[in-house]
Amino acid sequence: MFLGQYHHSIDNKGRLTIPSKFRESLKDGAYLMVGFDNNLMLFTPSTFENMTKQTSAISHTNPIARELKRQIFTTAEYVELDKNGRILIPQFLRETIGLKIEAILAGVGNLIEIWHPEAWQPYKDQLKDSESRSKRFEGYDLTFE
Amino acid sequence: MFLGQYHHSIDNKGRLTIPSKFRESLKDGAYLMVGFDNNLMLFTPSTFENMTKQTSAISHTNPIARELKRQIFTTAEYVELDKNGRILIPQFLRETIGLKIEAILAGVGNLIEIWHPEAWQPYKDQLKDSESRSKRFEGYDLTFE
DNA sequence: GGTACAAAGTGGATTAAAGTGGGTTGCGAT
DNA sequence: ATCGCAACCCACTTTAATCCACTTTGTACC
Repeated sequence: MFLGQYHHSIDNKGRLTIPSKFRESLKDGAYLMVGFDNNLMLFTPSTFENMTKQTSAISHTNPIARELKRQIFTTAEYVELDKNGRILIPQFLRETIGLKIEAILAGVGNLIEIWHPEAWQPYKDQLKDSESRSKRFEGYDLTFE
Repeated sequence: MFLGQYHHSIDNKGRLTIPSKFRESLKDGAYLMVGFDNNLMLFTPSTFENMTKQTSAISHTNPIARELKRQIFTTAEYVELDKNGRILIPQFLRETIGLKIEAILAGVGNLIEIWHPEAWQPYKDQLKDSESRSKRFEGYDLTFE
């Protein structure tokens, strides 16, 4: 399970160090994909393959299915960690969310999110605003057994 | 699995470099045919054969089925990679989708799509507009197990 | 508390591979 | 016979992968 948030730098080749606590889970590589909030998502191979299995099975004669497949597969990439625990983020993915010299790595349970620091800032601010937190999630069921 | 998107050039002989990450899967050649959205589709031999098997099984008494069969079989071509990982796109296929000096190669799971850059542009634009991307997926159940 | 050690995070140099362009030859078609 | 196209060969440029080295931070141990 991926937990916590990290602020790391990106070098001029586009390499990003993965926090050492995340590395064991990604030793067989990882899948990078464009997220839904101007961020990237990083998955373990098995999580990604579970997600795409259903998608691949849909008929290609269905226009909506074609769109969906493109949105998922063409925005994804397989990456591996180098000897120092870094991944190379392909240029088109960096450009998509405007990543330059630094990034936020956020552990979100079974995925890792990669953010531009400026785009992440609102979430950090929200944390300090306990009033917004107290009401925002009212609609979701969360029980502690 | 084919992932990601690439912008490659087409030389004046009609040759297109296949991204190196795709080459291993196509070392026994590939099948090229006209797609459903003003693009071309490129398949591994086994994927193509699976598809044609299904197609052949459809009754020939249905007019739409006959059209589908014609589109698939009459526009398909077998191609092989040269020593530098390029395929020669037959002229009539280039003309069909207006390919000239550059093309987008898009990995869509078990097939590769080849697009005219202008026709692909809407997909790139959508990608940077996270609001539209977020909405597009809202109705679709995507859980990460 | 201070020192030694290990590991995490970062940067850069070197080497290999990817992507591109063109020339020459051989075959088939007209 | 000749024209055109495809196959093969080779050469160049740019980019990515590999390897190595440094700095900083945390940890363990005296």
